[in-house]
Amino acid sequence: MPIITFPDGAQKTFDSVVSVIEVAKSISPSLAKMALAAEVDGKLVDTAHLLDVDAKLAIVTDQDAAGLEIIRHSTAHLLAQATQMLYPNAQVTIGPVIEDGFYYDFAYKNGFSEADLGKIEKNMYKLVKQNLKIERIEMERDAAVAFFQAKGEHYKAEIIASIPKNEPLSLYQQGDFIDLCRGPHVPSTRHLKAFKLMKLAGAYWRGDNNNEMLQRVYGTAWANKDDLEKYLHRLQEAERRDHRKIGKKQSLFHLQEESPGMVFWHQKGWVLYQIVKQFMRDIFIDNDYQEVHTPQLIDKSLWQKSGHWDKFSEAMFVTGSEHREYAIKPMNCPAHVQIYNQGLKSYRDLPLRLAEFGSCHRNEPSGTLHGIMRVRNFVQDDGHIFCIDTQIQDEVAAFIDLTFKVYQHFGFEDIAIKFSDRPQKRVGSDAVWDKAESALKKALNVKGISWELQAGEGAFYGPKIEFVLKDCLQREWQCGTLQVDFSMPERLNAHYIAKDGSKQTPVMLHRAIVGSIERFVGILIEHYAGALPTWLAPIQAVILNISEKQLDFATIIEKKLKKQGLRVISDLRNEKIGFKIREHSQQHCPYILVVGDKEVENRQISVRQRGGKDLGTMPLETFVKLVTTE
RNA sequence: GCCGAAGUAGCACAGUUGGUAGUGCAACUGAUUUGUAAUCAGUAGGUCGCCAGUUCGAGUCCGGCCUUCGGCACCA
Repeated sequence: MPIITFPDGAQKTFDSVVSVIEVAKSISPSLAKMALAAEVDGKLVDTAHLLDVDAKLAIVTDQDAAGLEIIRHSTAHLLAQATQMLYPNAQVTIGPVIEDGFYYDFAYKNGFSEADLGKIEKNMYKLVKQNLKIERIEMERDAAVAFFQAKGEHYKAEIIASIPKNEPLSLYQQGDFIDLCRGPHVPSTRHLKAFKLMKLAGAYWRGDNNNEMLQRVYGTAWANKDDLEKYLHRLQEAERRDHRKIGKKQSLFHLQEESPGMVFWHQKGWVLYQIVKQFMRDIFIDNDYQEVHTPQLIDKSLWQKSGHWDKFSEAMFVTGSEHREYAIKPMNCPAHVQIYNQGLKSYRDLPLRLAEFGSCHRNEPSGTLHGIMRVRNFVQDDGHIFCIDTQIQDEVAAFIDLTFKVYQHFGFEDIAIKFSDRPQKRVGSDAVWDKAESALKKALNVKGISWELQAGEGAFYGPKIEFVLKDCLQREWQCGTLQVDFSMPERLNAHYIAKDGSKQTPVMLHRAIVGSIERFVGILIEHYAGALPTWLAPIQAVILNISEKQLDFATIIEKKLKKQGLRVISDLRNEKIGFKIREHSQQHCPYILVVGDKEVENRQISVRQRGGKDLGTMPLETFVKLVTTE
């Protein structure tokens, strides 16, 4: 006699064992029709699940987040079924739900092509029309292994074999297709109404690049066609913001074959770059950093001492001269230790903060390059703080505050913090790592900041805190970083004389706020879709004349505004005013200044703000004030 | 690096079964002297990513390489 309690507190008593779908029917036929699954005492189950004891029950429909997830998961199964019907030699592996959709990895020797995606998708919709029942089957582990082995599904068998023996296993069947799955799934294929296969990619079996490569099919799935359309539209919006497109359109930079992963900055892009750099330079000055500059080419032996050669020699560009081997620096820290080491330091000198906009080269694998976001040559707002271990917490706290301040200034609010602890490939003793990790965690906890743990993701010399921004494509970009390093100062013989006269090794904090300026500029471009705020805009205002008669006046105000420090150009071409306004609007110029006969007569300018807002005519001084106080 | 796709004029793209490469915008020249998102006309512009090959003939077909794009792995 199970008593079922619903989310609103209402209760219903049933005479005997009852299934979820029967409970739903007892409430209303339409609810039964919509039911995808149910949450029973906090656990998700199928609609066929039987209830034999008292339980709290909530029917899950496509209106719930859990419902959407089930739809995506079931769509992944549908993809696998449709694929195996067309390509019986393709073996199934895994098909999880991801943000906005799902994927399924197949082991398929012949490989798929984009054309296959269309065929598979068609077949999926065909199976939806057949409204196949999706049923759960329970099986013992060893029986399941044998079952999949017999079907020639070796990957699946391997997955199941790695599951503990006593755990009950569930399989799901729809038509002839059977897959291992925890579930739950939608009751039948008719519930899968809006999906699209998006792209084809390679992916390593079990995420390990020593394993063979599988064929991954990505798809998106939604509760209805409307949501699917909205999602596709969102993707288009993201594409519109692509920094590579905007960079070309606004002539900010370009890349070319002869320098893969290295940026050719055009005048306008370089202005933006320099604004970011100068802003960070001022931040250094205001926060007691000393800006220094160190060589780009440093003898291999130093990289051997620092430990970089062992770990990253393959990713370093090297060059030789007179029988000596040099590496182009991939980072600035060993060089900063060399500056620190000039002259004996006292505890009174600490913390000593060194900063550098040093040009670094890393030979990143070709497949990783991505516009100006992931490059082989970049400059960071790089800094190293040499301090005593008792000073770590204060330094970390001050850095966190500073970082948030900087991000806010650039217009970023959505920031996540991640904490990465010791990786497998590392230098330094466990005792030293214990010390470093706890110092970082303590600083975070004292500030009351929540963070996500990334186990084993630390740098080889120390644990790190990462500051992660989300861009318009919902991709995460790690910008800021702070790393505690007890190892490198020791390896490179850095010392200070302590209060008691003893010789000690300082701790080194590696830190950056915007990180790679190249990447940060890319993020800014996408964040603002090319319409940069006035303080960042390479061109802040453009002067347009109506006709030749105002040439002289236009030239005079251009000079005057430039003298006031504004970044101004004039467009005096013999074109209609509408045409010129259109062009500069498309370039997202913050202000368009129009001068015609009236303006010449009054010695004023007519100001049009980005977005088409007419601010009327005003004297130059008023405009300068407007822009500088914006 | 691995899997898949792509590379044609400054940019965005078309190019059929292999038969001497096109369109739009931009550029240039001329006319027009214009009042808030496209004035008109004309001209010029290409070793079809690179290298080899098949063919009487290759943008198109085969092979290799480079770069880019989407992922995977990587990211000091």
